[in-house]
Amino acid sequence: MMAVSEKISEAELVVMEALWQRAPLTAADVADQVAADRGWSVQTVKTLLSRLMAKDIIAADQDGRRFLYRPMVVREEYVASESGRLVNRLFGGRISPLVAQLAEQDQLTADDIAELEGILKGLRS
Amino acid sequence: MMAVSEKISEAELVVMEALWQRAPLTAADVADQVAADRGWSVQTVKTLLSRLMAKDIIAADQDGRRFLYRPMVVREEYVASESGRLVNRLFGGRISPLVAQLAEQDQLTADDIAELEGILKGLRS
DNA sequence: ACCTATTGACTACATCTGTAATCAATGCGA
DNA sequence: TCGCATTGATTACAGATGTAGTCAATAGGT
Repeated sequence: MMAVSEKISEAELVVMEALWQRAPLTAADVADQVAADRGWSVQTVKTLLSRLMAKDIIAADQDGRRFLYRPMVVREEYVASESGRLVNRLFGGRISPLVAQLAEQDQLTADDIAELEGILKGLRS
Repeated sequence: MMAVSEKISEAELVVMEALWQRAPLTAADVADQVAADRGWSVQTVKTLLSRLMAKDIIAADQDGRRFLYRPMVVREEYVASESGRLVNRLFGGRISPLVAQLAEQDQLTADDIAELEGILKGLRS
């Protein structure tokens, strides 16, 4: 149940998003996936994959001469831990100020508000 | 109105929190403030202050032989930008999944829920 | 049976970050 | 007045990060 222990850097996260979206992928596949986003060479992608392997955040299965890479942590787990970290760092662990904050930035659409109310209604039950 | 342009590192943020809490402060004051949190030497704090100066995130006014440091960005501004970044990076810019996420982690107390409902009520008006 | 393109492994290197040490000037206490 | 403590400035240095280049093996096309 070991959570996301090692830090995932910004660049590494781009690779993770590709793998979370579809896996397993070869290094070349990942490079293609992220080509639009960043203009990385396949070498760069391979370095990032190596580092993610070293951190046990992804794993690889040999497929002939290549490797097929796949995530070892599920996205939800990572997202949960990052969200928690932010809320702790900046809001003293309270989430309502975060929402208030985003509301002030006009980051909340009417749909969001409706959805949030639904979520809250469920929680209050 | 220039927002927080340069990145604030983890260690730098500790210094910023001290300055946001009370300012202006001398380097020694900041060191005292953060001493409990981290065990940094005053030298370390000075390095962090220098780097924050270089990034124009804080400013200093000479006071005799020392400097009095003060934030150039308000905390709310920084918090807003960081929150926005997280929501964009991890939730495609939508905040309700974040709340749902934190709700699942049991990070929401009854008070939080009540407070959120209040916020939402205000928004829906 | 070769040449070439692909692939993983290793190396490179500048910048950022964390965590200071050292140095030179200077103001304050004795 | 003189030495010491304080302070800013400069330098240090290891690890993380961004972004590759190089190399050696090898599989696939001709």
